[in-house]
Amino acid sequence: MRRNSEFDPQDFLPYLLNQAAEALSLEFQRHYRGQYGMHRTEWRVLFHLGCYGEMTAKEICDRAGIHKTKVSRAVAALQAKRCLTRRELERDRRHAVLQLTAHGRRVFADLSRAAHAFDSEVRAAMTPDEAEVLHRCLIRIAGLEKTQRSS
Amino acid sequence: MRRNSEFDPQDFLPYLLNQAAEALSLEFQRHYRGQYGMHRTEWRVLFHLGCYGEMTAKEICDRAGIHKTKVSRAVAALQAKRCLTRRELERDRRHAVLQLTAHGRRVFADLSRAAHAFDSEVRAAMTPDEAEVLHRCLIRIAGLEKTQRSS
DNA sequence: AACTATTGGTTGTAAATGTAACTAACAAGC
DNA sequence: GCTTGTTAGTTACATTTACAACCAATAGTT
Repeated sequence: MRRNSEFDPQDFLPYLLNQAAEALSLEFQRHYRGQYGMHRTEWRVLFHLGCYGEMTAKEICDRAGIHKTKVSRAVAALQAKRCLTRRELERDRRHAVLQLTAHGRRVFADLSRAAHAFDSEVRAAMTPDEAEVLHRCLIRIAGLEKTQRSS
Repeated sequence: MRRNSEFDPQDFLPYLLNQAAEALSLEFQRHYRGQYGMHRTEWRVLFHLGCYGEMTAKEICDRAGIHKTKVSRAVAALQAKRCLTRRELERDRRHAVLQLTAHGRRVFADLSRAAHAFDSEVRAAMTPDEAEVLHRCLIRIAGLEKTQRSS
């Protein structure tokens, strides 16, 4: 099979990044999916609530960069799984603060442990220096820092 | 908002990687989507054919790690857009070799140029050293190298 | 040749997602 | 108070996707 072109897909960052992200996501999926029947967005919402404490759906959207319809459905699913409860604010009944139930916290603790282990396993494939550079670059690319790119 | 937990989502590699990949993919999408009405898988298939020359659907699946149903539909879509043709092999009529049409090659050339420019723009946000480390780590994580991780 | 297994590829269907339209609560101007 | 605008969140619908079943061609076995 001959090469045809000026550049290899593997040198194209969006492509490579996507491959790497898919590989990790698929592998970690079996934890939250296999044991708790969650999908990605549910896990992410749970994760945020677990890490940062109670917050409103809007805050999760902004913080995680997930669209509000996805969050809405994930919240409904987590509620059905008895992982979280919603508490309406008296001062503004549009908002509902989401908080994990005892069960939700247990699930989070379990998955969080698995996530930690998984993270370490991945990091073991690189030197501390590499891990540091990788982290810095990804934060920059994801636009999670202050000095954002132009477009 | 208080922190609750041992670790921050942004320190969890699958999460961070996903954020970064999403950010780039979404941004580059407007090229193939806006101008040519393609979606991600179509663009990827076109990209592979453009970079590596004609090959069978199976090869694209293996090489790109995309499921065969997705490739099958992407190929059908690209065919409808007159970007590629299929040629059945006489020696084994299960296989069909896919090749870009003249039109397909023009589209590829255009998008390839855009991809290159986009890639440079992203790389401009880091030093050459960082880019090199990033590339190496991603290849490793994506499992695209020979010395694969265990699981 | 006949029987089974495997492989490349497609299709049917149910679940997931994106987009836009919508509801309900609040806020601001008049 | 009433009208207009905005915001948090949900719902409806159309598009994508995943998963499994499927088909047709070939390979292997007897």
